[in-house]
This record gives sequence, structure tokens and C-alpha cells, in this order.
Amino acid sequence: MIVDRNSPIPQYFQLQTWLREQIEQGVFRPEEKVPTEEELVKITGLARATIRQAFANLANMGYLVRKRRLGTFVTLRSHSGQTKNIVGVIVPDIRSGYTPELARGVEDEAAKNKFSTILCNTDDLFVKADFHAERLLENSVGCVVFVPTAAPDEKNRIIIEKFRKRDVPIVLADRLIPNMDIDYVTTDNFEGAYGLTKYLIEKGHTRIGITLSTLFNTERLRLEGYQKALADSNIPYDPTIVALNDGPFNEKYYLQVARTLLASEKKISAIFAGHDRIAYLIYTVAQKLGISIPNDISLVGYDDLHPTIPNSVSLTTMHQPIYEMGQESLKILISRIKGETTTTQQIVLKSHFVERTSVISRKST
Amino acid sequence: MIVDRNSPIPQYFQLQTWLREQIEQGVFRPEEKVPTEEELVKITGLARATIRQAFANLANMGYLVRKRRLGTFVTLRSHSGQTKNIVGVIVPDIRSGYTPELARGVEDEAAKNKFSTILCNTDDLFVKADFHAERLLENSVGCVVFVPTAAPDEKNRIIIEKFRKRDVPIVLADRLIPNMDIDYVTTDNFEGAYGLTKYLIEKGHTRIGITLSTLFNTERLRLEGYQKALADSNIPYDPTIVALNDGPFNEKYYLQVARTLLASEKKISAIFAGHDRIAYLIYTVAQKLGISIPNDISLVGYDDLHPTIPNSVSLTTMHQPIYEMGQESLKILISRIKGETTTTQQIVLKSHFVERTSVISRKST
DNA sequence: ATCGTACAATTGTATAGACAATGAAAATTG
DNA sequence: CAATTTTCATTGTCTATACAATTGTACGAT
Repeated sequence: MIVDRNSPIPQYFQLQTWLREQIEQGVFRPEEKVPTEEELVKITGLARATIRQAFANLANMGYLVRKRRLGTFVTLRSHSGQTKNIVGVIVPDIRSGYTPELARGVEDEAAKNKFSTILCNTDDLFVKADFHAERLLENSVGCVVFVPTAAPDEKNRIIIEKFRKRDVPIVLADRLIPNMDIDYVTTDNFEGAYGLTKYLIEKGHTRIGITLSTLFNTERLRLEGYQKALADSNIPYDPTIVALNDGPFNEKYYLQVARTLLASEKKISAIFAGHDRIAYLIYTVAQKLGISIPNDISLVGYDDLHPTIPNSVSLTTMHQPIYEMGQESLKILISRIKGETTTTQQIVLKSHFVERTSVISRKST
Repeated sequence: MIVDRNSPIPQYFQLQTWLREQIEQGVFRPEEKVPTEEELVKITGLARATIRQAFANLANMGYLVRKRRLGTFVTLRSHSGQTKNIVGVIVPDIRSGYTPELARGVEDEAAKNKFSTILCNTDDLFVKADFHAERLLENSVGCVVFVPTAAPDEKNRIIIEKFRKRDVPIVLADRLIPNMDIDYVTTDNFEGAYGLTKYLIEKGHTRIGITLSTLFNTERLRLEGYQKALADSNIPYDPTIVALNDGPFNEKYYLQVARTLLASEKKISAIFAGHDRIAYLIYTVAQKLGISIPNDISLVGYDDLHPTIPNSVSLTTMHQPIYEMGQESLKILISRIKGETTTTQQIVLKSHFVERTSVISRKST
């Protein structure tokens, strides 16, 4: 029995609820035809006008599309009728690091799908991310690309849950939240760092300093890749030439580390900078101290940041496909919106090694 | 007569349209009661169900709220078509030049006013700008910050007119369209270039090469400032040390110019680069040719681009307040939306000189 | 094969009438 | 006067019926 004529809740509403459930549970699939009005009259015993009322409401909510002569069909995009063709992009700061490249990747792919891109800067702060999340929901965005903030995982989860509650697909970009069932796109930080370290070892370096922040899992993975590469070559891990901090990017901290590492010239022959911005800081300090890179100390970075301005230094680094990361993020979101994807999408893009001239061979052949 | 029973357009629709017009024209005012169903039955002669259909649609569209026993009332907020708290930012490319800084300035000020920011990249192409304009209008943005494309002025006017037709406030940022009555925010390119050139002259330089594109009025003004400064110091303008092009930024072109200008070392003692990116290209070429800046040739840029990565070179340049330009643009738009401003706002922000080490004195004292 | 025409299925528009539910206001009661 | 009950205008739900408009399909003529 679809409708209970003795129930206090209106019959059109019972029918409407029943139909909605059928659609949501996939009994009536997208693009598929639902029973015609006459058929439902026979099935339910209700008047046609009552059935029309249920249909009209569902059509209004975006569940159904009615076509004269053809019948009534389930809408492609499950429902949410009102969500706009807008993607929210929540990033730390559009001015720094790889963010412009990421934003452009998202925007290009969005434009391809006739989506507009709302830009949100968090400065790595939870409060700002939260503020933007509220505004995005108010503007009923269709989906979100989120680079988690420097706040603890639980805080970032709060942001994510806000979107999930409203059925807004969300994908994490670059930075992940461990042990969470969520779509993400990142790069192979572990393998990349492993490869870079191996490269240094093959060039004869055995005393390799490293500095990075353990705040983000991306950099933690790089540290692990570095450790694994050392272990595989039977080089002991020496904490005295490792400078870790657990905060967001801090220029002063790294300038200090650079001075220390470069001063310990005799102890180390190469430095693995957690990312390019650190590497360039080390460059600057080296220049001031009159230490030559690569002649005195070799240096590798990570990211392959595209300089906004031509750069005189030539850093050997690992190129991360950031633009593609933006594109892929949006592809996942679009397929989610279309309902084509149900399983969790966790994509790890391959980085590639870029050999320039900041490393020299120290082989004792 | 409200409804024409012989018209081919449905009667409920005629009634619906009539009611909507009454509301929009303020005949039925917000919070006010509209006639009851029975009253309209008497007035129009239609069946109650027909009137209900019109009411239901208008309620769905947000024009009306129905209250049992009390009647039907006009909604407060005129309705859905209400423009959103969204600002569109149309820029060439979020990855290059001062664009990230501009976008951030807009976004911060937008967030302050609870506006969201939609980012649009044009790659300086009219078609892309047009595409984005359509999408922005579809999403009913409340206002727009527009950096005109490299296309001819008439083309950019087309974009602007699209927004004006829909009463969407628009402000030009940085690049202007001459002789157009429109809000804009730019910087004092003429005065800035005049100052820079004067500085070089005061340092004893009289043979000053210059290269830039005449495509954008910003750079044209810089050329004029340069010319004026020369004239004021009775230095003749020499076209043979001036390299102009009329296209968008083209790396190859400037690399070629850099080689030519640097090779004519004997003819010139300083170069005025149209903007920092050109200046950095010249740096790179100079380095390759073994020419020292500033010892062999002095160099000034324009913009004071904030490098994404620490930079080893130290360019004397003119700092443009780009972030503030973004902020000011939004302030104008907000005051337009609020209806506080009726006169055209044309703001010219002051740049300031940044003396670094790319210029040496050639005074023959 | 192509074009036009008729047919039929389905939703769209419209009418007439009945009773239910709601809840503010009026009437009644304590 | 306060608490309550009743009233009743108004919207909400529902049935039954009729004809209109739209458009894919099938059929027939060219």
C-alpha cells in the first residue's frame, strides 16, 4: 500500500514521500520514466489531481522533469535543485606557493563544465575557513575543493562535515586528513622524497641535512621518504642534521635553520629542503654567508614552484603537478554531482624529478 | 480585466503575471495581504483551483507566503532574482604578475562585507572574458571588478555594457579605457615613471633605454612619464634606444630586446623596463652575457612584484599598491550597491619609489 | 526515400464541489 | 478578569470530469 487513506498525513504527501524515496534509493533511476498519472490513479486509487500535486512538488524540488506526451522522468542530478554551478576553492593564500597554480587548474576545469569558482583564503586559520564555509553554503555552492588549514584534523573535519551535511561534495587537495573516508587528490610525496634522496645518495652524498615542518602530512611523508631512502642505503638517520618544526611556514625559523645547517658545512654535504620556498631561503642565506651552492653544499627542493619572476638560481627539485591536481579535484566533484561516482576517490598524482644545477657529485671514484 | 478567457495563454498564468506585476510595482506592498482566494474567484470569475495554481507558483517563487486562516501575504525580500552577495573578479591570469595580490585585496575586502569572490581568468582574451561575463550574470553577481583584456577598447566595452544593462556595478582595475564614464582604480603610472626617470637622470644617466608594450594605457602612461622627464631635463628623446611592441607580454620579444639593449652598452647607461617581469628577464640575459647590473648598466623596473620565492637580485623599482587597488575597487562597488555613490569614482593611487641596488651613480663630479 | 498527415499517449489547463485543519478572534464560563 | 470554548474565515486536501496542447510514431502519398 502506497497511501494510507486513514492516515492524518495528506495522501499527496504520502505519495510524494514514497516517490522521493524510490528515487533516492535508486528504484527509479536518473533519466528513467516514472509511472504516468493515469497509472498511478489505478495503482493508488487517488484522484489524478492528487497525484499531480505530488508530481508538481517533486518537479519543483528538482526530482522530476515532466515532458508532455512522453511522461515524467527522474532528474539527472539527484536533487538539491537549488545548488548552483559554483565550486568553492578554499586555499591558504592565493598569493603564495603553489596556490595560484592550483586555483587556475580548478578554474579552467570549472569553466569547461560551466562552473564558476569562488575563491576563499584562509591564511591557514580555522576561523577563516569556517567563515568561508558558511558563506559558501549560503550561496549554495555545488561542490568544494578544500586545502585543509594548519589547524588540527578535528577542526578541519568540522568544516568538512558542514558540507557533507548539506550533501555538498568536497574533495581535499594536496594536504590530507589521515584515516578519513573522503575524496582527495594529492601527489606521491613519499616516493618523490625517496627519489630525491636516492638521487643525492647516488651523487655520493651521505651526510644529508633536512628541514621541514611536520604540521602537514605532505611534508611528513617527505621526511619518511627521506628516512626510507637512507635506510635502504644503510645510511644512519642522524637527528642532529634534521631540523623539524610543527608550525606553518615561518620564514624566520628557516632562516635560522639555514644559518645553522650551512655553518655545519663539515658535517653535511647536501640539504634536502622541505619545499622550494625553504630552498630559496637557504640560497639567500648561503649567498650572504659566501657559501656556494652547489660547490660547497648541494641543495634540493620540492614543488618546482613556477617563479612569478625569472629566477637566476637553478634549483634541482621535484615537480609536483599542481595544475593537474586542481583539474583532477574538479573532475571528481563533477562526477560526484552527476552521481557517476559512489566509491571514495583517492588520487595520488606522480611527481617528476627536475634536474638542474644545485647538486654536484661527491663520488670518491 | 485581469484575465482574458480567449487568450491562448493559460488563465492561471495571466493571473500569476498580473499578481507579480502588482507586487513588483508596489501595489501590493511587502507584508501586506493580497486578496483571498474567494475574493479572486469573484473578481476574476475563475475557479478556485485556478487561482490556487497561480498562488502556489508565486509562493514557490518566493513572492508570496500563505498562512492558513489569515490569508496570503507578499514576501519581504522582493524575490529570488535578488542579486547575490557575490563579486566577480575578471583578471588575466591568477598565476602571473600582480594578479594574486589584486585578487587577495578584493577577497579580503569582500569577506569583510560578507561577499564571496568569483574568480575568472581571461588570459587577456575577449572570448574568455565574455564567457565569464555570461556566467557571472547567470549567477546574478552583485558587482564586478574587471581588468580589461588585451582586446581593443570596443570589445571591452561590450563586456562592460553587459553588466550595466543588468544594473550590476562594475569597476575597472589598473587598466583603463580612455574617455569612458566609468568607475576605476588605477595608480599614477605617469608620475611614477616620471619619478623613476628623474631618479636615473639625477644619478647622472642621460642615455636611458626603455622597453614596454603600448597595448595597455598603463604602460603608455609610463612611456609618457619617461618622455616628460627627459624633456624637462633637456635630454632628447632617442627612438633608437626605445623598444616598443603593441601586444600582450611576450617573453621571447623581451629576451630579444634585452640582448639588443645590453649589447648597445656603449650607447646607453641605464634601462627602464616597462614592468618588473621585463626587468627580471633583462637580469637573466645580462647574467648570461656576463654583463653586470648595476656596474655595467643600471636597471629600473615597475610594479615591485612580491616574489613567490626569495630573490637574489635587488631591483630598484616603483611600488604599486596593488592590494590596496583591490580593496579600493571593492569599496567603490559596495558604496554603489548601497546607493551611497552616484558620481563616477576615478581613483588614482600613489605609487612609491623603492630604492634597491640595481642603479649606480654616473655623475661626472 | 521523403514528406506530410493522422493518431494516440501523456501532461497541461480548467471547472465544480466537498470537507478538513488551522488558529485568531469572539463568546462563554468560572 | 482570566481561562476556556466556540466560531468561522481562510487555506489545505481531495474527488471527478472535460477538453487542450504537445509530440513521437505510424501510415500513406508522393
